[in-house]
Amino acid sequence: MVVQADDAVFRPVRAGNPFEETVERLLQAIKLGVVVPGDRLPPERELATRLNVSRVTLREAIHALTEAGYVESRRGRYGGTFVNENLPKPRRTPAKRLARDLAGGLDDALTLRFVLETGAAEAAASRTLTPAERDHLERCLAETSAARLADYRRLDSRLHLAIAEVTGSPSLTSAMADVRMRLNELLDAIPLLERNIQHSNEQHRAVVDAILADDPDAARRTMQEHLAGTEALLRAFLE
Amino acid sequence: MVVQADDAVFRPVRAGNPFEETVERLLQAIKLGVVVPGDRLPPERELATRLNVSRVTLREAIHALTEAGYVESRRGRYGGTFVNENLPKPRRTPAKRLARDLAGGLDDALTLRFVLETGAAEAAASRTLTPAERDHLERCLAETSAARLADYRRLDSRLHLAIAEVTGSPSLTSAMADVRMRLNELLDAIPLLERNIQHSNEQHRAVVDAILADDPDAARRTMQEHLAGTEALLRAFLE
DNA sequence: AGTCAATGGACTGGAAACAGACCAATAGAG
DNA sequence: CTCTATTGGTCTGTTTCCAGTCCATTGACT
Repeated sequence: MVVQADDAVFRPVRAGNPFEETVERLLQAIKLGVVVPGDRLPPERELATRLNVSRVTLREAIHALTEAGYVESRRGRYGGTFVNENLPKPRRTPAKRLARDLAGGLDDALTLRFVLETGAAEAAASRTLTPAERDHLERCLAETSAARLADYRRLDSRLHLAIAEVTGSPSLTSAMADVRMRLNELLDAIPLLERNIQHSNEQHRAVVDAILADDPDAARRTMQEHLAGTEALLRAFLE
Repeated sequence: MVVQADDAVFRPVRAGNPFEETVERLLQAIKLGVVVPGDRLPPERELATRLNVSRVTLREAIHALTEAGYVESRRGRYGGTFVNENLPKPRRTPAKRLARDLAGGLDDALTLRFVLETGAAEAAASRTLTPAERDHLERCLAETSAARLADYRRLDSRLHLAIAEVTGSPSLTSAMADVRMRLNELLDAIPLLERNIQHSNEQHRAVVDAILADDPDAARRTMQEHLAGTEALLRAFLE
């Protein structure tokens, strides 16, 4: 009885070599707004330890990102590796090509995202947040609302990630970060409209309010509506 | 503005070396009931490709599992690597020790599990399943109900995994497999009682019924109740 | 002006993982 | 009974990755 479910468990142990994985992870930090332009990355020695990668490998990854224009390094005390003020613009890959590449992966990613994000909103609202956490949420919300169009995707991701953070479950946060990276690639192929942003901001407000009000049902419902919007937008553009 | 959220994105790129990861993955297949005693694993060449690991590394992993008594290999055509009929009993590690090891990881795992499993149940009920999928669910349910005590954990995991499968999202299935492995280690420290199993089987029936009836709300709700039971049990034993 | 701690940069030897080719056994097909 | 396709078992050279060490630079503090 060897079922077809073994696809999930006999999947690749690792997506690429440590070098590629490291590059991807650093890009994740930048593209999801975990580190913003001007921020300093942790020192190489510390970062290498945290990523469980040798310093050599980490340095190669940083070098690649430097060449790609994402970061810059300065030596000496109080030096470090800094995120560039002007990030490279994501190449607008033709949507149809992307859709073909991701193939059935689109439904996969959308399903997982739905489960994780609605679940995170509900879980966040089910806890009583510390003042620091409440403040953090509000701050991320404000920054997203104030974001210029070019920065919107990054700060939007940052806000959603913040919601995952206040669930207190690091694994949940990681999972959301991963699935969001997969979807952002697609979203970058779609033009961002001013009125979409306004609508999005209103929904963000509603979700955060529900979380701060400790109302799990409302949090889940508002998040669900929010996601439905993006999903419809995505599907419309990819067909 | 380097926030504390970087924990999630600067987490280890890989948990261990390819060898360890491969062992872990094969154990996952066995302990979650994806392959049952008597089953043959895919041929080494194919499995190595799917796991994205060299054949040497895969063979070392298989060798380790052979020594541990999980599998046995036979050469020649129609040979292969087979799951043993009598699997090693999981060592009953003292619960308190485990709880200390997992530390805050318990809440982490429980939160993620809750989100994934309730979400999976809902997502599964939101689709119209193919006859094959419906049959698969029923079969897993029946096998779990009929399971002897020693096999229960494996077949229970298998059923929950089957629910994830019928969402059509491989990533969701993988995520559930991972978090379940983390929790099973804890569950193994808890004695399994006959009446707990009966109750569990009734709940399984309710969840599967809701999914087959295309009733997302009921699916989520019944799954939620089911999980609450195990969670309470776990927490009671670990404190 | 001098000091010094923290940080990036560079080098070396060793271990792990890989790719690929080849060998050995086995059981069904003819 | 023989053949042969399939599968596990073995070996070799190469590449990647790692751990550890030392060097070079910088800027705040004294």
